[in-house]
Amino acid sequence: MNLKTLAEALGLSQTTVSRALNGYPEVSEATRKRVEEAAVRFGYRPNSRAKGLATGRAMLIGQVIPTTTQHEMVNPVFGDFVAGASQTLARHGYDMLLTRVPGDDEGKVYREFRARGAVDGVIIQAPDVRDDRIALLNQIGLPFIVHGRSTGVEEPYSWVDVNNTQAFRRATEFLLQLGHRRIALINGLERMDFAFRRRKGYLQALEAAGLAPDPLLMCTDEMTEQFGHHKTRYMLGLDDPPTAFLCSSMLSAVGIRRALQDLGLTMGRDVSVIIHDDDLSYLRNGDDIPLFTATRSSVRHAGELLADALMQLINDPDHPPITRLLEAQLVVGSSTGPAPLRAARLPS
Amino acid sequence: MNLKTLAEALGLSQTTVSRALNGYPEVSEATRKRVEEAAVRFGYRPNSRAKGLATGRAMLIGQVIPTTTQHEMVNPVFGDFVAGASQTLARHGYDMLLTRVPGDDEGKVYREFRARGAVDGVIIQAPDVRDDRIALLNQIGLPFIVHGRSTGVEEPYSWVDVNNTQAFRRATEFLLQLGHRRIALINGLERMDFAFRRRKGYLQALEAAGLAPDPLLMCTDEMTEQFGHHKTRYMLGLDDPPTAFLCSSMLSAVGIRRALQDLGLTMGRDVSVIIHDDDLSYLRNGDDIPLFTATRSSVRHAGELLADALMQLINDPDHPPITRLLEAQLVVGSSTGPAPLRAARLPS
DNA sequence: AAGAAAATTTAAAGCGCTTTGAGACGCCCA
DNA sequence: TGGGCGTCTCAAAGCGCTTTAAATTTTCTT
Repeated sequence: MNLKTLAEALGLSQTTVSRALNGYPEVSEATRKRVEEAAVRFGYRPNSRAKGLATGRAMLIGQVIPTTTQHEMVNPVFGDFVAGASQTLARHGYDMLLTRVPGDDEGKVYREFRARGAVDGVIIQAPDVRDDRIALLNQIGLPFIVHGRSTGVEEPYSWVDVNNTQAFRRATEFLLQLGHRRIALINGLERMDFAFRRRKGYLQALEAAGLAPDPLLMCTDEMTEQFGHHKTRYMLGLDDPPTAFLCSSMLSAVGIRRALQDLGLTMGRDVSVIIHDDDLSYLRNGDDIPLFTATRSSVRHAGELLADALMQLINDPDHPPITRLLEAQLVVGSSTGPAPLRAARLPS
Repeated sequence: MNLKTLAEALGLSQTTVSRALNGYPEVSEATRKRVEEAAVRFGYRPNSRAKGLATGRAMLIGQVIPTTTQHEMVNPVFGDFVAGASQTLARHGYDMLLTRVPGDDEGKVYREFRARGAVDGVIIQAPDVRDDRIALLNQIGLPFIVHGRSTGVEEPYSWVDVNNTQAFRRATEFLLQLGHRRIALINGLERMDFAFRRRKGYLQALEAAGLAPDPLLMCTDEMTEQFGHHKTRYMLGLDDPPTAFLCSSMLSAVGIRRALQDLGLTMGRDVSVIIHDDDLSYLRNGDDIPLFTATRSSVRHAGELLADALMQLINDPDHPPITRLLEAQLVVGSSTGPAPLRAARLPS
């Protein structure tokens, strides 16, 4: 059933039927009602591609699946983020187009998106420090918004980000107030902007307290469970081990917990842990009382806000960049406590 | 830059240029070379919608984001599955269209997909027992393939699934061989087919061993970390507690581990645990030696196979249904051991 | 060298929709 | 009675591509 046959069935012209269905005022209410009814009865829905060709809109938002180049890992926050964003997009009649790039040729995909008119806008995930995708997208003129920011990029662009620096500064200060002096940082890959900023916050707090950072207590890698486990064991074997861990990911913190329990140590008493909690639906940080003390910010909510902003940008091409900085909550759980008099160490 | 201007720039007709770019044999090699070169030079890419309108293909595969109706949870396997599937789709020139349904009106989306011609095929996730989406899709004639199967659906359809029954039967047998008699099943929601089959495998093994299943040792819910934690504490508080746990999800098993460690119990000695391991990239089950004994099957790989099969179905509409049953490996880790003489119990 | 066959190239129709510019109709008022 | 003005409807062009059917050029055969 297409517009033509529907119009014929109604004894009207295609124009009138199209207008009736798209809410134009030039159609009498009686006609509109009649048309809408028939459309429902015949199960008519306008062909996406024909409509898109005529209107110049794809009603799709592009997103490249974020795989970390090295190990082709899929970020665990991806699912929740997409769920949040696409819920909002759906409300505006948009769907999400997902694509996977062989190699790290993401720029090529964006150029193609533009040339093919495949999407009306793009969401950029996991920006690096000085991410060159931003300049590229500004240049090719495809509406976009970044989930996160990119330190060192001066040109204007739209973004939604968590205040990572502040979150990790506050978390570090909190540990310092509890008397911890040797605080480890288990961070994501520091070429990624969020990790860079978290380290910055951590360093700011140490510096304000007059403490020199110890390179031995800072590490950075893919945020897997195993990474947290390995590094915890390693650090607790140091001559001067940490009494607290600041960890960028819930998943790595599960590894920290495993390492501590392997060693018979109690989290919150022998060793304190603070994590960043993206509030993932399948990896909740406790029900009422959080398991981990955490800087919390829902990535799903970020997806919703970001999608809303992108809709604005697309509907008004001259709209100035939209930026939105979300503050993470510092929620206190049972994984933190006063620094022990004597640091726990690996039995050697 | 569109076909018309490119053709004009080359002094050729649109037809010839189109044919040259699409590899038709009626074009001389010299012309083809010239056209291809110009296309690259001008950065020409055919408009997706125009091409789709002319060919009747969308070059998109639809997928509804699987949110568990109750809590709007995003399945953690989703990310890895999508990564696998879209890699294969990309090789065939397809992208993935993601959409979110308000409510549980998934059927409406498929009808719309079809009526709008929005996608060329569809991937069905997380089938229930007697899932009515299958009949619907067969009826509306949209090519589709199911990730999983649906017990009770008699009509033919294409699917890629892990042999869940066999996997859990073998896992249970393995525990029985180790001397365990009280084996708990921490399962996903049993309206879902995979969970239903896993229970079936578990029950088969018990029956073969002449053991009666104990309802107190079987539970089913969203497979969160907390679910595993709660249930483990609960079951170890029973009068006749289990000595082993069979768990449908790595994430819930992390909760089991936490509960055991809370209680000062050692996994693999006091209590044995076997999990199903989807081999998620951020949640690896150990490097060389698996942490958990597991029935392992890569969901990413399943995504690749499934996408390949869907491509076949789309390219040949008369192709009979494709089915592919994957066997899970039973890999032995350090979470299993002989049944203890005396079951560990919660101190009361 | 002429005619047939093969190799290229082309004009134009069509995919299903939106939208422009114009037409038909009814109504009111001078 | 005729013109002016809303209101409603329509024919047709156009979005950018593919593809059919036909035209043109080149190559081969005798």
